[in-house]
Order: sequence, then C-alpha cells, then structure tokens
Amino acid sequence: MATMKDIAREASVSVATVSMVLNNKPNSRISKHKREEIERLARKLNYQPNFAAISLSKQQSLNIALIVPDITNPFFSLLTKEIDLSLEKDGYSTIFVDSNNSFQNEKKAIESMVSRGVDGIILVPSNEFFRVDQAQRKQLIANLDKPFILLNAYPNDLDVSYVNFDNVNGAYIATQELINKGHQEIAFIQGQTGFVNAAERLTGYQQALRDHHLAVKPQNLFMGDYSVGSGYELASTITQRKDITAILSSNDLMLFGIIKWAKMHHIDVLHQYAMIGFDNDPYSEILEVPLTSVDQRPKAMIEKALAILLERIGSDHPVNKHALIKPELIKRASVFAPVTTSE
Amino acid sequence: MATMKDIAREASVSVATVSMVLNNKPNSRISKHKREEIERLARKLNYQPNFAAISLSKQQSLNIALIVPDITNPFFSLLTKEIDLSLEKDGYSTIFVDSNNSFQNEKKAIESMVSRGVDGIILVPSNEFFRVDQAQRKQLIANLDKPFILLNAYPNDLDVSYVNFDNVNGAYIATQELINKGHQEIAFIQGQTGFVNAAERLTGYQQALRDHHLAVKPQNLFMGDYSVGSGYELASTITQRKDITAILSSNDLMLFGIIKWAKMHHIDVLHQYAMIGFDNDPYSEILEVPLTSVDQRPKAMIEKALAILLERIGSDHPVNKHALIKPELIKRASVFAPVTTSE
DNA sequence: CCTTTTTGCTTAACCGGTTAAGCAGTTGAT
DNA sequence: ATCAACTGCTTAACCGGTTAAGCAAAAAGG
Repeated sequence: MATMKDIAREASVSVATVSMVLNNKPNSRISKHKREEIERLARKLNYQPNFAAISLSKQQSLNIALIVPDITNPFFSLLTKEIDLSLEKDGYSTIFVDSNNSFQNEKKAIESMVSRGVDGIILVPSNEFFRVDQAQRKQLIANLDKPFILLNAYPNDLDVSYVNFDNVNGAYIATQELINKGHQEIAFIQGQTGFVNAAERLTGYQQALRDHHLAVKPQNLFMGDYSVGSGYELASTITQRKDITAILSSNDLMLFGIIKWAKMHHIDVLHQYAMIGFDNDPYSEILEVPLTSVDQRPKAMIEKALAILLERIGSDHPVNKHALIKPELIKRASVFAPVTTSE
Repeated sequence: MATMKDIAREASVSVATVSMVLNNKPNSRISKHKREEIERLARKLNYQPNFAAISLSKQQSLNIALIVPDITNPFFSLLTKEIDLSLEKDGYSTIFVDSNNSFQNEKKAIESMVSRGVDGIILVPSNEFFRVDQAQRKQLIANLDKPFILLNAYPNDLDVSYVNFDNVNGAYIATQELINKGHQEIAFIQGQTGFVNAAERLTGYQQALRDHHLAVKPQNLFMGDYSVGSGYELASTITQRKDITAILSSNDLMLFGIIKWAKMHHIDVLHQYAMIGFDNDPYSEILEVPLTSVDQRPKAMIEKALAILLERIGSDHPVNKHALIKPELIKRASVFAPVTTSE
C-alpha cells in the first residue's frame, strides 16, 4: 500500500504538501506543476488513504454504528438497508451490530462503538431496552457524549434525540378503517406495556373507538410480544371469542402467527376476520389474503434520523431533536365487512 | 476520554509501562505494585482504548467487512446475523455494506474497505458479479491482498477462498424426493446461467432424473432470477403445462411469486403442484401449505467461512481454501403424490 | 530600489497507542 | 569480590496521516 510518504519521496516534496494537495485544502498555495505531479503519482501508485491515521489525527472515523435488535426481522432489515445506502452517499460506513434483543448487548455495543471512535450511534432499541429499570437506561445515555439517536422507539424518561413514527395516528387510522367497514368488536393485540410504541398504539386504538362512539372493552385487548410465536399462542383465545370480527395487531408478524395456528387447526381465519397489522411486511402480499398494514414509512424515518444525526455530528452544541413520521395505511384485501360466524 | 497518557501521569510511570500492563504483555516485567496501581487508575478513569491508535500502530483494525447483495432477502439477513454474532465473540466488528445487487457497488465497497484497513472481507456476491466479464472479476481480486472469502457462491474462473453449500447435492436430494413421491414431470426453475449455483443446481436436478431413469426435458426448464417477481411472471407459463405435477425452484421466493400469481387468478397452485424450494425461508411456514425446502445450513456455512477467514488473517502464507456444506432437506407439506389435473 | 505582501513550500508537533532497545539497580553464581 | 543475569522501568522510534507556524524567494507596491 502506497502512503503519502512514498508519493512525497517520488515527487521530492514533504508529506505535508502531499496531504494538502490530495485533500484540496482551500488555502493551500501549491504550484500547479507540483499539484499535478502529486496527483499523477497518487494515481500511479494507487494511493489509498489510511483511515486509521486519518481517524487518529482528525478525531473522526467516518463510521456510524447501527444497532438493531434483530436483522432477521424484515422491518429492521429494511431500515438497515436504507440507512446503509444513505450513509454511504455521505461517505460514512456502517458498523453493524445485531443486539439479539438484549439490553446487555446494546450496552456492550455502545461502549465498544464509542471506543472504536464511531462518529455517531443509531440505536433501534430492543424490547428489553424498555423493560430494564430506568436507572440502567439513564446510565447508558449519561456516559455517552457521542452523537446518538434512537430510531423506531423511544422511552419517555430519557432526554435523547429520536425519530419515531406516529404510533397514535397509525393505530387511529387503522382502527378507523375497520370501524368504517362496520366492525364494532375489534381485537387489539398490544405489544408489551412499558414499550412506548405499544402504549401509543393502544391510545390511538382507544381514541378511534371513542371518537366513533364505540365501547373500549378490556376483554378485546390481548398481549403479544411482536413475535410470530406470540401470535400463534394468542390465536386459540381470540378465535374462541365469537363476537370479535376484526383484529388489529401491533405488527404483521403476530398476524402471521395467528394465520399459522389457524392453518394447523383448519380454521379459515383469513376470511373470517378483517385484519390490519403494522410494518407493511412485504411477505404479507404472498398470503392468500394480503394484509392491510400500517406502513411506518421507513425511508422517511431514516431520512429524518440521518439528517438529525449528521447535523449533530457537524455541530458542537448538542441539542436533542425529535421527529414523528406520519404513517400511511396500505390497503389490501384483508379488510372487509364483518362476517357473521356460524359454527 | 482518558488516555494512557492520563493514567501514566497519575501513576508516575511512562506510557509504555501502562501499555504493557493493560495489554498483559507476557514478557513484561512490571512490579505487582505498579501493575495494580495502573489497573486501578484505568478503572477509575474509565479508560477505553482508542481503536484508531491501535489500528494504526498494530496495522489491524479488528473490523471485518461484510458485503451482501440485499439485506432485505431473508437468507442474507440470516447470514448477516450469524456472522455478526459470531465475529463479535472473536472481538471483531462487522462493517456492513449492502451492495444493492450491483457489481460496481461491490467493487467500490471492496476498495473502500481496503482503505479503511479492515482485517478481512466477506463477499456474498450479487447476481451481477457473475454476469460481468471475467476480466473485471479478475481485476477485482488481483488488486486485493486482504484476507478475502466468497460466501454462498463462487465463480469457477477465479482463484479465491470460498464457502458454498453443495448445490449439486441439494438439487439432487430435492429432485429425488419428488421422484420418490411419484413425480415424473418436474419443472425446474433455474437461476440465471453464468451463476455457478444455478448451473450446479441444474446438474443436480438432471443427475437425479437420469439416476432414476427419467428423461431430462428442456421444456421443463424455466429461467428465473431469484426474485418474487420472476416467479410471478413464470407462473402462467408453468400452470398452462398440464403434464407438470411438481415444481423445483432455485429458491423459495420464486415459489412465493407463483403462489401470489395463482392467488390472483384463483388457481389452487398449492394443492395442485408438489413444490420444493431452496433457502428454507422462515416465511414459508406461514403459507397455507408450508414449503419443503433445501436448507443451506447457513450456520454451518458461516462457521466454516469464518474459520477459514480468521485462519487466513492469522497466517502470513495466504492459501486459498474451499468448503462445500452438505444441505439438508426440510420436509413440509408441499410435497405429495402427483395430482391429476382436471380442468 | 527598498519594503511589504504573497507564494510555495517545509518543519515540527500532534493524534494515541506499540514495541524493540537500552539502562540503572538488584540479585545470584563462582 | 567480580561478573553475569535478571528486574523494573524508560526512551525513542514508529504507524500515517493533519495542520499551525515559519521561512526563503518571488512578486507587488510605492
């Protein structure tokens, strides 16, 4: 690997001159002749800057850490893709960490990334992030003087930058869609409480019911954990409730779980219940009845999040900023008028 | 951020001493007293090593680049997860790049990663990687004296390390499974030719037919590109062929495409055709009829690939190594005896 | 023609570590 | 008592850049 030293030697100039030329320093006064000579040599020797050296002297790495709970989840992999492609355009590389849904791993990752000198950290928090006690979360953020942003969820007890999508509105428009089709008994599968997204979605669901003068019934609420498995486990309970005609689920995966269970028990759940999920999972199109879903508009979220993060990296007066992205309801065949069950 | 200098000052020793203590240098002769003092101070000051500095002086970054064609593809996201979790255990971080299925991006990424001083590069090549002319591929590898390994596919015209799964065997056991159930006219949806995986799967398919004394018919071959869309497009052609009773697809996604098309045309493809795909996509479990699929055993692939890569990083005599991972047929409901079509 | 400014470069310190070499002071062997 | 070997540390060079300060020569200004 050719270094600036090599170029300097061949061009009979100092390393400083080479550095100034190759970085196009605005106030540098280098003769056109030397400039061209140095550039020629850089090409000839296939000079590639050494990032470790730049990193060390400039105190910036052009690396951004991205910590996600589970890359296997299609929503997170979509986020990851968009973030990576977008960061690359700005000259940053993505250091990727799969926290495997563990707060301890998130903590370790953040410490390790700070030590690695990343320029910023994007954390898509795990469920567990919201289940540990506030003190632990606080401590995590307290020791952190890196540009940092939470994506896709935020705790209300922490002063950090975050970008999330508007859960209240998302749940509201989804519930409204079901009500408009004539549903009155709408099951709502929550995510765990403590998770802000879950609480907000519940709020949106309740608000929509109230605004349409429908009762908010505790027995219509079911608790899941965003996994296919938890949908699977809830399925028998929900399908026993003969009054329910529609299901609103905090994500598509849990609906997939219900569908799987139903398939194994020969119940035609897809035509019996109107269903809406969250995440707009691309796989839902493959289902016999493609799912209507609340799209969180990941691209918009990322655009905003990166704008906030990069601005934060550029400035020296850290100000925490927040943004909520308006969701979009992607309408598919899974929403229809109530079906009277006859069994 | 506390540096070794800070610790050295407080402990009244030189930076070198601090370095030796904190790195537990085997042949360093430091008094127990100083050693403990330095370790105490490191904890007290919350010392975190500066990776850029270590990187620069040790000429190693503890970063491994992972380049995948599309993280949104569940097979690649699974690979990514396993690689990340595994590398982390070895103290490495993953620099992630989504090449977005472009050879140019792969090339740019490799150059950029070399410049960033990663210790090794894992490339999961895109389709395009195999479509550009050999000269371009050759050039890419020629300029590369980094530990490098191809994962999940390899070109037969390049001398590099690679780990792949045994495509021939995979296609063979899948075809055999269908034959054993009584199928004789088995459609095979290939991936593009030029792609070694595609050619090998075709070989396995043909071999199985021959070994069971069945004819290899060119009209039973269909050309896809591994996307849901291409399955969708092939669906009408395939379903018109009334002699066909089973479909072997080079991946699950293309079967999803066929299923989607069939759904929109009210054809019960899931019960008409026995089907086997590749990749063992977790989503196939959600289908009305879960798909039998050839599992490429990604964990085994990764284990092997990382072993080869890390060994290569540790040694200074670069030897290219190869491994083929034996596939496993995951049997589900989509394989059944031929159904006589009556339309 | 002399002074000031500008040009075109170099010097040297610094970023934060690593590591071979070296040097007193102590210990051990003979 | 003498010399060798070991102990416990320091010095200094190095990794590959960046960047403020400085300096000689050339150009501009009066």
